[in-house]
Amino acid sequence: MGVTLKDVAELAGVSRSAVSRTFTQGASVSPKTRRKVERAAAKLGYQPNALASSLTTGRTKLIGLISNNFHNPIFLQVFDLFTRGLQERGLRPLLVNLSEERDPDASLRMLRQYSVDGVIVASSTLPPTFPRAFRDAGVPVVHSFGRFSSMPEVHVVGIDNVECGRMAARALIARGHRHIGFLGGPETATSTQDRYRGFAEVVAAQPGLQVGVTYAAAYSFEAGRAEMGREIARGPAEAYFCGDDVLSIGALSAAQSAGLAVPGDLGLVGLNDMEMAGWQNIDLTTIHQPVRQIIDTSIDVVVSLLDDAERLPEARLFPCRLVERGTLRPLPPGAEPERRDR
Amino acid sequence: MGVTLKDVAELAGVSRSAVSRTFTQGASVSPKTRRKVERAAAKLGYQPNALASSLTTGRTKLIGLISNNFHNPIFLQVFDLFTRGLQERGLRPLLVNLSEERDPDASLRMLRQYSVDGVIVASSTLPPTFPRAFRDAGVPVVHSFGRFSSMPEVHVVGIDNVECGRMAARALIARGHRHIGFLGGPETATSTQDRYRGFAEVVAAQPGLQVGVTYAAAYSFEAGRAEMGREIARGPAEAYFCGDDVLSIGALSAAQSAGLAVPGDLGLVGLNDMEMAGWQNIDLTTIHQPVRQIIDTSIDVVVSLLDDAERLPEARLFPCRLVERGTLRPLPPGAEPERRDR
DNA sequence: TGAGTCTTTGCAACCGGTTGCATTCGTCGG
DNA sequence: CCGACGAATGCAACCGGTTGCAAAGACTCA
Repeated sequence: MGVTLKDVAELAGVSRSAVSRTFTQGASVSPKTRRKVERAAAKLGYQPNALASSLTTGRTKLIGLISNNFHNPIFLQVFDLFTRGLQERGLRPLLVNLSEERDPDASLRMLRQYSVDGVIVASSTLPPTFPRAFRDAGVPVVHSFGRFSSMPEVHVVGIDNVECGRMAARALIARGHRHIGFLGGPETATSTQDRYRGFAEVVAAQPGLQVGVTYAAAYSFEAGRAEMGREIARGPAEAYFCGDDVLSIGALSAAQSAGLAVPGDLGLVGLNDMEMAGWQNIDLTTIHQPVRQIIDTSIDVVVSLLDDAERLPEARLFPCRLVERGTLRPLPPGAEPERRDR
Repeated sequence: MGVTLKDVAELAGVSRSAVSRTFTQGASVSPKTRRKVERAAAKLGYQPNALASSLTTGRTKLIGLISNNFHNPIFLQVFDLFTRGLQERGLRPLLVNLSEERDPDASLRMLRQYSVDGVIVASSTLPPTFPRAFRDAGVPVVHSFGRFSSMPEVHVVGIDNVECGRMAARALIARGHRHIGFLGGPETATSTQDRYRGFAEVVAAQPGLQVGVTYAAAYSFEAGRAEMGREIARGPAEAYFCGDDVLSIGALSAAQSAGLAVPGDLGLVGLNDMEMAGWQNIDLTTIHQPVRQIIDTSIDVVVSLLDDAERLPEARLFPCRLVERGTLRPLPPGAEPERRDR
């Protein structure tokens, strides 16, 4: 079926090595043979078999792209950027969907069978067991959107969720709200925990605040709507920091259904700044997460690991910023904008 | 680095063939050697190298998953279902992003280098050149969400876009609208053309209608909002069939910005029924596309092609249905529900 | 023209598996 | 106890490439 090295070699009247060498960067071939080989290859429509060559070179250019987040619209953008970025560097994403997988072993086994050169774990909710399992197996790994640590076990690229929590709390307080709420995602997600920590820290430093804390069952519209529905029934805070944009949109929907004016009766600030947050009929005030930089950097890291797998794990953080839209009332005139201490 | 067949064979005190055979279905191995081998393999943490074996077996279990649609939220669901479905059958999706690719050759070359067993083209906007190029190269291919044809050149799984156009037109007419509009996606997309054809067909059979036709620049929120903005400025129809849900939401946003009541002043019906269409603050009336069946079937087809690559190309269609929500006024009392003739 | 050097080329072994074939083993019937 | 037969095993070739090594070729310079 397929055209092989041998076929080309025969047609060109050279050895198989000569053919191989014309197709590998920086090998020594005379212009003359190169021409002969290229002509023969073109005539036969020859394509070198990347998998066969990986046997001897030990490189497949395959990168495992692992996620469990196939419901949050922002991840479509994540996949878009990852696949394009990898393609541009001649790497191929092997997609792994871990939606309902608790055990890293199965996916680890599979990715080793395909001898991927590296792995990108793109998820803020997968437990660190996963990236760690790859590291332990000697597979270069970077955890995108992972949890920051000053002693990272694997390469991490993401945002400082604690700082985001602080930023959100400051934003609510600066707008004069005295009764504020934290409406987090699942309590087990490290991102939720960190965001809460920052939020609580700022709140604790500010006396005289009334603070409510709840957690939605998932980072989803329905969960956000349900949880905000309960809050409204209980008697809601004036303004909320919601775990992410989808959750916020759910909360927004609940407020609208309850006849509450946003941001008049109820303020909301989300996190992510996904495309949809800017749609005029949603118009969500939110904290922007620099997805593009995170992904570009993740790819850079994984590429550099291909050459030096032993590089010490590093955590890279990118700053977030508040994007003012229509779900949080403006700063009172004369108020100083919230501090940005670091 | 990696543990190989040879290592296991030596530790188990058997030949390499014996090891190979214990790991291949239906090979003849005595229970005793099998046990020895399995023990040795477990001790060494051996994983057979899928790529090496593909050299002799000619099967990689790699499936190219190609799309150019990384902006429409429904495609997140599409990727979710495809990756899970393929994984469940022991196949691995190799993701290819064709967002700005006009020429099938590059991706064809790449997929052949990785000797994928088959290819799924998941897109309603990629020209038939793409699937055809794979077919011509002898790679099993199925075009999901592709254009129906009674003489299909490749396997196609999708919906009958012409019938969807008819369905939409009937829905608008049955609700008593006499001035209706078609707000399509890009005019070059076959899906747009087909939907228009069905729409126009029904409209032509119904005298006394006033009909407007426009096309948005893309299947996107912004394009839908912009185009509907222009329509409103020109003097809009009473109700529109929009190219898809994202476009509809853009149109909805434009209507709201212009102060038009939906569905009172302006009716909208979309197509796809993506998750977001059901969100209570969007609540879009739309035509449901059976994404799950399309994907399950696509996978079935590609799997069957693995065994019999020569199977005659077939087109499979799944019926769509109107989902009534809040952007189209209800049927007038006593009106008979729109016909469903076939 | 010839020695010395650098480039090009082919041979053959190897990457990690699979598989046809011949050999050996175990078992059963007579 | 022997022969026959099917099951289990190992050998060796092969899948489609890569690469170290030595030989051949091209070129420089005296």
